Amino acid sequence: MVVKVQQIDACRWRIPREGDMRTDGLVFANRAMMDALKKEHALEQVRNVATLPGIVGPSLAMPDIHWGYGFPIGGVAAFDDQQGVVSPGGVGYDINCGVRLLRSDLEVQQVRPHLQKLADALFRNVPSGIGSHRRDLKLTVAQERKVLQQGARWVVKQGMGSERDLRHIEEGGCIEGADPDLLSDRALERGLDQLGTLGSGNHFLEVQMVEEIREPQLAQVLGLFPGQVTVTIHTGSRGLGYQVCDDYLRIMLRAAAKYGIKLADRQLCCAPLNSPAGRQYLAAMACAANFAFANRQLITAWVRESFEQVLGQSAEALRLSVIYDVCHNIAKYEQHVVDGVRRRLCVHRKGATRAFPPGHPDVPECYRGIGQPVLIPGDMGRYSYVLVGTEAGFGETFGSTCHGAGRVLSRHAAKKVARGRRIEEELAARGIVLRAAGRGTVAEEISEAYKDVMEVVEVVQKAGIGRIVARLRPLAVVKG
DNA sequence: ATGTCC
Repeated sequence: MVVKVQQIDACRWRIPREGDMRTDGLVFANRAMMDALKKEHALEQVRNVATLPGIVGPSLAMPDIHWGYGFPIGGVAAFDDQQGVVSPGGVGYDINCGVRLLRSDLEVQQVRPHLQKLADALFRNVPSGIGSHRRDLKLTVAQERKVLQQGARWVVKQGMGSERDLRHIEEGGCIEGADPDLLSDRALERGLDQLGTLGSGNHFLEVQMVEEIREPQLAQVLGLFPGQVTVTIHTGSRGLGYQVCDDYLRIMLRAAAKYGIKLADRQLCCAPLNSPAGRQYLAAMACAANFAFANRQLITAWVRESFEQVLGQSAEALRLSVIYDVCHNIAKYEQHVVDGVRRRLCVHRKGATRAFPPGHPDVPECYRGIGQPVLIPGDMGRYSYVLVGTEAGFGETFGSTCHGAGRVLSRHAAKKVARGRRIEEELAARGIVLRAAGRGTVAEEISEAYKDVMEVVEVVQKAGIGRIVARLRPLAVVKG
């Protein structure tokens, strides 16, 4: 089915309300992106989301939008806390898939001679690949329940990381209201030995250098300088989060029928926010989100140890500290002003990043003057970006921006393009060291499989919903 | 994204 789209300006497109839609769709994209989008089904998904009960404001799509389960990846949708719904498809299978950025005092020339060894250490210390698990850290169920309730704080209590780390994580590294009793035995079982593992797909661990600073004053507040070595951790809630999503999709199909919610697509299955099923999903989702926060905190500990092993200096001496940690897949209650009225909304961000403005109380105090750091990974061969949130974005997108480059080739198509090529050698020729658990994943993750993230963040900046601070270039990449 | 089909 063809979706009607009206251009608003150079980077905004409206999908006007029609049929069962309760609101407009609003897509952020340049013309080339929109031309490509018209050939796939992601815009239909933006329209479908607009049919859900209690949606407030438009059904939003960021410039990295692509087709997802029910809701598009790159989608943002806010729902009224009384009339609205919550949908597992609006969060995604990898609950609290997210990105953490670490800084250091190291300059690139200090690290380059040790890059091979550093990549080896990171690859050895952080299990990667599908089904990756830790033999050295098998939790008891009692410990796991604490992880699910406390998130990153549990890891800090075990002596790995600091209070300062926790202050530099979205929500302080813990979503309130997590109830482990709402998880299936299977979800709990899958999490027992996966804490501190990277996983597969687009997840990665990367040593990078600051390649370009666009906003020196903002960069200084973030602790970034040109030529500096940084580390990005991109992973989520692993098999546990997948299982939570899968379990609740079944529950939500029944709930949607029970509450008479008409679904444009079964994958949009959902329940009223104030129903038992809705509340239970949010409490189970919080468990998975906290598992992901703990996962990134534990991986941070192993990154610090890896640097210590290879460079012979303590992580404290290297000032290897957390700049910020963002969620890319989550639904959260937030206060927003809509048409002049302050409302409590459940904002679904699926493949989208919260980007709160300067002055917002949920932005850590040290960044309150510049806005929330927004971490946007690109692909493993090019670069990633650091942005901050804006006041205009808070008003227009519920304080949200893109989350990454967005795929242009399916995994299958990417493998076909990569066939016969030596991707590791191609990256080496560009000064990038690669360590990967599986060749298949590397083929799926080639640069050509993704949009140029520079174009994506330029749309965000032009639209005024985010402000570009710095670009990071990969030096060593660990993949699943 | 995912012990890529309990």
